[in-house]
This record gives sequence, structure tokens and C-alpha cells, in this order.
Amino acid sequence: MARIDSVNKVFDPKESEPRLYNEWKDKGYFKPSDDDKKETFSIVMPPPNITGQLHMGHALDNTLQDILVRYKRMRGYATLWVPGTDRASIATEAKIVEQMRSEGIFKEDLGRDGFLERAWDWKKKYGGRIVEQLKKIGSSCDWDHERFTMDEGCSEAVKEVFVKYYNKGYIYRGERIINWCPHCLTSISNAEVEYEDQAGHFWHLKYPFEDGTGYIELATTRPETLLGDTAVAVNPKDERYKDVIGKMLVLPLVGRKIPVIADDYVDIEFGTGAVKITPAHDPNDFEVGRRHNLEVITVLTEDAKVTEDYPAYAGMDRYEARKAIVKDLEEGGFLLRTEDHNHNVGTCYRCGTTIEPRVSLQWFVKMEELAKPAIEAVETGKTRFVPQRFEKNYFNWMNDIRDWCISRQLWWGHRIPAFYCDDCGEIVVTKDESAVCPKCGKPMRQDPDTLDTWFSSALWPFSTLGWPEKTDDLSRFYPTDTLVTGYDIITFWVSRMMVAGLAHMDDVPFKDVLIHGLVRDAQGRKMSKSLGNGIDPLEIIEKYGADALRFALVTGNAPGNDQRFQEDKIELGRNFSNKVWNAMRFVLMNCPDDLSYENVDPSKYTLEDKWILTGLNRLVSEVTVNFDNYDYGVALQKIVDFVWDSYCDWYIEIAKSRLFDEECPTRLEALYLLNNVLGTCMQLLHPFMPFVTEEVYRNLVIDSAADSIMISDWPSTDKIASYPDDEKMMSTLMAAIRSMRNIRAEMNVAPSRKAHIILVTPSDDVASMFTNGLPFLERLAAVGSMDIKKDKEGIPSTAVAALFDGGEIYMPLEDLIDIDKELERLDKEREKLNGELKRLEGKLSNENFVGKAPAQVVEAERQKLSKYQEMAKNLAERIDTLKNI
RNA sequence: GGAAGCUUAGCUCAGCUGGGAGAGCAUCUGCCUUACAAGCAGAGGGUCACAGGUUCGAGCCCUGUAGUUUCCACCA
Repeated sequence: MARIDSVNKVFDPKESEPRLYNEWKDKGYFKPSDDDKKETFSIVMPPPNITGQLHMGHALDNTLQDILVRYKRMRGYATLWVPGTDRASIATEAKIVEQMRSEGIFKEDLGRDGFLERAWDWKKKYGGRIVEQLKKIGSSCDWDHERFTMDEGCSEAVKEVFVKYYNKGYIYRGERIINWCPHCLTSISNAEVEYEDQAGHFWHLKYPFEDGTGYIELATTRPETLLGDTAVAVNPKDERYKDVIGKMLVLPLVGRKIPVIADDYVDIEFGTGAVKITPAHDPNDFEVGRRHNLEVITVLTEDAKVTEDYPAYAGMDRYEARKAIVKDLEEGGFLLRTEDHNHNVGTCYRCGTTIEPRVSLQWFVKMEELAKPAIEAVETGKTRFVPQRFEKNYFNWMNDIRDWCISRQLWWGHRIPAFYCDDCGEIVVTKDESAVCPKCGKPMRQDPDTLDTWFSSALWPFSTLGWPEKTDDLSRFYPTDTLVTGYDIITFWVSRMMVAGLAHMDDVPFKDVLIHGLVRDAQGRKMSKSLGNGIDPLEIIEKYGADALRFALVTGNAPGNDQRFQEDKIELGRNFSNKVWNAMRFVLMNCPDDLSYENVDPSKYTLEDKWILTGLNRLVSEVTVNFDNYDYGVALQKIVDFVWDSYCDWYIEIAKSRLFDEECPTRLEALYLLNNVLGTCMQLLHPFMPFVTEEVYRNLVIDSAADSIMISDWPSTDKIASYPDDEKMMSTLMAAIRSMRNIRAEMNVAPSRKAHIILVTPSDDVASMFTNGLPFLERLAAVGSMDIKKDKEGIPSTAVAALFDGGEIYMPLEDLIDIDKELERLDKEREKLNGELKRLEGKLSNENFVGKAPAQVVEAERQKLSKYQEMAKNLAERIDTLKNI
């Protein structure tokens, strides 16, 4: 019995998980096989930010990827999972600036190079942290392939792409109105603006005509931008204003003369039908201004303060200025009234500051044409979203795509490879950093700006594989197979990878996009720092283990749906792993040291053996389909049900009588199946719970086991025999047992009280099944002894009846039976049965059903009907007998 | 303003191509049965949001309604 001595009474994740992880890594199991004959399977990890801590979103994302990768590896693919981290320019730069501020240092004090030095120190310090955290949840990625979006290779790819796009005319530089974050002091793209409804006001103002003939009334939500107004627009079809188009107004407080112009943009129905136009601070107004050649007057500085040009308000921030200007308008008699108004305000997705539209010179990618092949690839199914509904999300964005502002006024990032000659104004875009002006030969100045983080992220599926070099990795692993990510970054990232992949690799970056939802808190709120409702995955791992966390993240969740994170789910995961552990312990306790399977004889398999094998066969087949369809929640549920219910609660319990009898002729077969069925279940479970399954797999005595479950072959139904008829018999026996248990529980008969039962059945098969099962019936249904009869003559009236679909069982319970109570119980049973009978009879007497439904379905219903009829007959007879006492 | 999702047991959620409503937790009853009380056995609990339609048959497909969440959209 030494086998059991070496295993702990409980599974200890804290000890086991790091040990196993390191062993797997050291043995090279995470690396793809070099075998060229093997089909490849590759995925790239959505790179977490180096500023970050692992949060539940990462935990879910990486758990799903790990499940996928471990499954494919066991299926025999040469599997590569590329990990890495992202520089996250805005977020990282902001954090570093903040850190510096606490030391009293400013960016300018250090200069660009000094700042970057600090940034790299940051990366060294924190980039490693998140990697360590990813390892804790068991991510089986190939760390030799680890990349960082700003490492040399990725940077080379960025330059290559920029130059290529520029030469083809897809990248241009121009003065446009862009979204500006006054806190981060940089431009951001449309996708990086988050809109939120804010309570605000409508200020109704009057702008008097220059000639003193009255005024135009208009409303604004942003009175402070009045300083930059250069016109008032009305709709050309608006009868009310027909005569004033072209007339001049005097801008209140400023005194500037501005024209009334006509433009279709104005909605006649809305408000007064007149709109003040501020080209420098509103994207629509900017367009109107372009059409009418209006002057663009910037009135706010980069940090959103009024410029020196307006001394009365100079230096005030936009909200102070708003107050002051409203007050002055009121005092000047220009304010007609104020009303409450909710409006959509754009905010920076990184810091939440309200965006200020701002005119400036930036670099853009022309997206429309580039988007076309990316749209087509999804339309034709070359790339497929799972679940499919997210394709709409993608199409929505892609079909309405705008030019992408890619330049950022930051230092941390890929510097734009554009060079300017201050002498002659020449612009050169090149990978060569020591460019000289091709016109005048003078040294050139590189653009100080850096590129949007997502510009480099878009290249991730091929830059990580070595592009632009023609590497083996690239030819072997591109395109990747599946991208696993959240629906929240379909626009930011998925769409741009599609574009980049098709533009530079001439092929889609991935075949499937598996989309998952958000992990919310127990009340269904988004987890966020400001709410303080985040749950730290590392604390959960510390307390319950990584397997339990992974279990909780996958169980009971359908693809693409958000989920609430609740502690009892983790407990369930922990409990299940405990269950598995104890099942293993039980098996090992009964395994002799010299256990050998040499003499195992399948022809000696008993009914329950054939039943468990048949169930296992179906489990393997169904779960494999579920895995291929990314239905992990369903797969896990099936595995749990099989292990807990079929294997533990039935098979082990039944097997006990064989194990405890040293002389039992089928003891070896029981041991063989106990070990190997559980072993196969561990393989199916391994992608979900890698650690506990590895421990159990190694401890069990498994036929031709691999060194590690990680590299074992995925179970195949070919190797698992199936016995459908025996399975049916077994379920009849189980129904009988349940029926007996039910009666005992209802009648409060203690299990210590072994019953004598009389089985009445017309079937010889059922009779012999009970005879063979007598040893375990004692354990499962507290049967002490048994008589078998073909009819119910001589059944004592003091017996209670347990019905099942193979006959009846009578339990004489002399001192316990209360005839009225028993009649009541049987009556309830009869009612239930009658309901079923009515339904079936109705269905089968319906000609349409019999005529149109598939023959199989009709036949199954017929069989059910005759079974129930038989049961109803027996029941009625029993009720009669009792009544006649 | 457009689009998508959700609405199933007290709670949190599954339910594959339409064929007798499920799980976990919670509740109630009985068990420390020599793997496991992080457990075992049993019980109660649902007009599958509502209204139509298609079908022999609808939780599932179609239409509409209500509530709710999210994404997209320049409405001053």
C-alpha cells in the first residue's frame, strides 16, 4: 500500500503549481515541436501593457488561450503561443511623468534621451512583473519567443511599414482638426475617444447685427468657444433667415465682425436654426469653415487655457473661462436664457479628461482603401468571428472608417521616420536615421512625434515572427490560427491587424477570432480602479490555486457573453479539484505496488464496466466537438458531470465491493478501469485545470502513460469500447436504485437498516442483473437480501413498492408502513405517471405527428408509452391491493 | 438616431443543427457509509419577459411590444 503513502491528503496548489510550471518550462514542453511533418498551430498573445498588473480580463483571456493551446498540443500540432508585452505609450508615459513629478522633475528637465532612459528602466522593472503573473495562471507560452512592441525587431517592422505606406500614398501629413487630450498633451485617434453623457446647459445667446437691426438668437453648450467664432451659419432653405445671409454680426464680448453664412449642415428644426461657427474648436465647424474659407482662430492653448490674445480671460482654463464669459454675457445683456441639457462629451480613454478638438499638423493613415480587403476577408469567411455576431461590430467600424491620426506628441514610442530639412523644407521618409537632405545636402531633423501604440500593435501577428526578415517562423506560423481577445478592442486592434496583415503579408493575420466578454463584479458592474471593485486574480490564486480560478472563469459561460465573478464559483472549482484528488487517493489506496495490467481481460468486464466505458466514449467524442467549436463552458460542464456523478458517485461506489474482496475474479479489471478512466478524464480536463490533472495523471497507474499529461495524446474514441445495450440495462438498474433510495428517504429508514427486497420482473435479464449486482446493492440501496419473482403473488401487504422501468421492487417494512400514507404516496406517483401517459397518448394519436415526425422519434415515443403503461398497470394493481386490506 | 445582446428555479447562469425544462449556490430532510462534510443520499421550487406567427411539435425559428445592457453616430 505504499503508493498512497507518497501522496498528500489534500492537493496543495501553492506547492505544486510553481514546481510543475518550472518543470514543464525546463523540459521545453511549451515550445513547438521541430517536426516538420506535424501540422502547426499558432496564436499570438494580446500583449498586456507594461504598466499593468494582471487583472481578471487578462486572466480570462490567457486562460482561454491556454485551454486552446494545450488542447491543440495534445492533438498533435506543433503549437506555438507567442507571448509579449506592449509599450502602451500614453499610459506608460503618463505614469512615468507622474512618478517624476513626485520627485519634482519635469520631462523637459531630463530631455528626450534622459526621459527615454527612465522609460526603459521602467520597462525593465515592470515589464517583467506582468510576465511573472502570466506564468502564475499557467500560461503555456513559448517564452523564448517573448517579444516587446518596442524591441528591435518590432521597431524595424514599424519603420518598414511606415515607409511602405508613405511611398504608396497611404500615409500623409496634414493640418486637420483632431482630438486633443489637454491632460496627456497629445493628439489621439477617433477610436481612443470615449463618449459619455454629461449634464450640461444650453446657453441661449443673442448676436446683434452690425447695423443695429436686431439680432440672431442661437444656443451653445460651450460659450467659451465664442472667442473663436468666425461666423454664424443658417440653413440656406430656412425662410426665417433668407434675408440676413451675408449680413455681418458683432461677436459679443470680442467685437469681431462675423458673417451670417448659409450651409446645409444646419438643421432647420433644431433650436433656433442658427449655429455659431468655431472652426478651431469643433470638428463640424471646422468643415463648415473649410467650405466657406473662414478664418481658424485658436483660442485655447495645449492645456486648454485661454490664449494671451484675450486678456480678459487669458490663462483661465476652459471651465473657468466658461463661467466668466457667461457672467459677462449676462451682464452685457447677451444671455437670453439658460436651460439644462445633457450632451455627449468626448473623453480620453486613458485619463478621462474631456477632449478638446484642436487644429494641428499631424500624420494620418488613409484607411478607406486599405480597409476594403479586410472587409472582404471577413465577408468571404477567410477570417471568422466566434461568435459570429461580432462580425457586425467589425463591419460597422470598417465600413464607416475615417482616416487614422497616428502621430502622438509623446516621447515614449516609435519615433516617426520622417525627416525635415529646415533649410529648404524638404521632407524625407526613410528608415535611415542619419538622413541628409537630397536637395541641399544639409543634415535633417527627425519628426519629434511618436506613433500611436496601436500602429505597432497592428503588426503583432507578423512582427513577432521576425518580419520584415523572411524567417522560418514566419513561413511556418503565419497566418496564425486563432486570436483570442475581448470585444472591447475589436475596433482598436483586431480591425487594424486585419488591415496590416493583408497589406504587408498579403494574407489574413488569423483564421478565427474568438471573442470573449468582460469579467464584471458580483453586482454586474465593470471592474474598475475608480470603483475599487476589482478582484485581484493573484489573490485568488494565492487562496484557491490557479486551477480553481481557471475553472471559475470558464464554467457556465457562453462565448462572447459577459460574466459576473462570484466567489462561490471559485469554491466550486476548488471543491472539484479536491474531489478529483480524493478519487485518485481512493484508487491508489487499493492499488497493489506490483500492479500490472498484463492479465487484464476485457471479456471479463462487468455491466458497470461496460457502462462507464460507454459513457467515457461519448464524453470524449462530445467534448472533442465542443473544443473544436470553442464551447469550453459546455465541455467543462460535461467533464465535471461525468467525473463527479458517473465516475465518483456511481462507478467508484459500485467498484468498492469488488476491490474490498481480494478474491474477486474481476478485481484487476476494476483496478484497470478505475485508473485509466480517471486518467482519460484528467486528459480531457487538463486544458482547464493543468496542475491538478498533471499530479493525478502521474500518480495513477495508467496504461502506456506519457511522461507528462501535457504531452500525452488527446483521448480517441477508437480506443474506448462502447456497449450501448449494457448502458441501457445499467440505467434501468440505476433507476431502480434511485427509486429505492427515494422511498427510504421519504420513509426515514436509516441506511443501517438493511432491507429485504422482492423483485418482481418479467425479464430474465433484469433478474440476473440484480443477482449479479447484489454485492453492491447493499452499499448503494441498503439491500440486505433479495427474492426474485415473475409475478406478485404473495407480496406482503406491509411492503412498499418502488417502481422502475424494468419491474417493481417490494420492500416489506412491517413496523413502518402506514397504509394511508403509502396510498397517498402511490397516488402522487400515479398522478405523475398519468400526466406523462396523457401527453404521450395525445401525441401518438395525432395523425400529423405520426405521419410527419421522423420515424425514430415516433418509435421512441411508442416505447416510452408502453413502458409507462406497464408501470401504470402495476401501480394500479398495488393501489387496489392496499385498498382491499 | 442606427446596431447588437440579454430577459429560463429565490440568486448566478448553461441549454449544440427545433423532439420529454438543466447545473451550481441558497432552502428543506436524513446521513461523520473505512476517497472526499470542500462530502453522500433525497426533496421542494420554473405559463423559459409578453403578444402573435411558422411547424405534427417552439426555451430554441419569424414578426411585434416592454424592460435592461452595450457598441456605433458631429446634431449646435
